[in-house]
Amino acid sequence: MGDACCGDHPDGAMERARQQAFDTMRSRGMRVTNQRGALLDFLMSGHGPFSAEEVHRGIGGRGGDLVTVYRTLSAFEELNLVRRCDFGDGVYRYEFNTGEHHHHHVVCRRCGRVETLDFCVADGLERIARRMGYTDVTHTLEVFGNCTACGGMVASESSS
Amino acid sequence: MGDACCGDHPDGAMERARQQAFDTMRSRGMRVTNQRGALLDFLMSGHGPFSAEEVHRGIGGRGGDLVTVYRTLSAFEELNLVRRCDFGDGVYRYEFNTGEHHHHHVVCRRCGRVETLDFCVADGLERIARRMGYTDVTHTLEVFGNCTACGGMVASESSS
DNA sequence: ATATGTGCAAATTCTTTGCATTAGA
DNA sequence: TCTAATGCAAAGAATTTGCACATAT
Repeated sequence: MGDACCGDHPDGAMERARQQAFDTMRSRGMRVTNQRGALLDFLMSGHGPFSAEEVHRGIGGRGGDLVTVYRTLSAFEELNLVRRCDFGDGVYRYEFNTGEHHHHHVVCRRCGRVETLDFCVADGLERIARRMGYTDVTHTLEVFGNCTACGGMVASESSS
Repeated sequence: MGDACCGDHPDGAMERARQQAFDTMRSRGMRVTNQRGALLDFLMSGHGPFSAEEVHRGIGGRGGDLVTVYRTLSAFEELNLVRRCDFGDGVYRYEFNTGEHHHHHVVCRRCGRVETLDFCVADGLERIARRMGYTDVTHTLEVFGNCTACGGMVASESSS
């Protein structure tokens, strides 16, 4: 609800990013609607990747129908405004693309908690793929484990 | 159709792996059925990750119903006989787990061609996740690009 | 003004589940 | 024999599509 997600952004940075996103949208012939604005706000001020369902619940009516959320997220991804994450559970999740350093996540298998790994080691692989003749190379990388809170319960699965 | 996928395995290695897989199955109370045998053969002798659909079409009736294929692939994954890959297109794919070095893939966005990257760079990330307190750490990593055959056509999408 | 976006309903796609029948161990 | 596996049909979940109506530019 504040200016930026963790208070760790310079003042007004979010508003600037917001306007920049709008410009990107307009420059591609895409219209800036209330629903899209609300969705962008939600992603920019919230934490971690969200599923379409979560976004929809999160912003309620302001973000429009669930179908609109799906469409908007896809459109945003094409504009590189968001990045799609795939935790391998059959649900796609999206997070605002800050444009800053590429990063990845550690996802707890049990509670679903997501933490950010602030750097990436896959550049080497991308370079090799390029050397193999591939162009426009990208990658997906997610790390999974059991977090400290959940890890202790390994042997007593049923204690909940 | 030969003994092993590329002729690069020592003689009889595939048969040994096959028996070993059967042992694993039996040791877990799982039965060795014709369908499961056929499915295993298909994965062991074929290239690259296959979707359930592809496996099913590939082995025809011998592998049983598509539902059986799904069930068998899941079961095999649990036994670590196969590894599940996720190319982010909403379809899971499976490949036989040779038990050899961990590897990853480069997938062509256009033609779907899959090549193997015979090593992995994510150990660093896994180590960090462990240091963050996560246990049982794993990861997924896939590289995407446009292959040489497809890459040249970037500007003339419609030429096919 | 008009092309683009939205909402609703319905369709698609991939995967899973229920249950009677079949077949390994 | 007796439990686990299979096949069929049907359900479920996530996402996409079609189309009349609403709305940014």
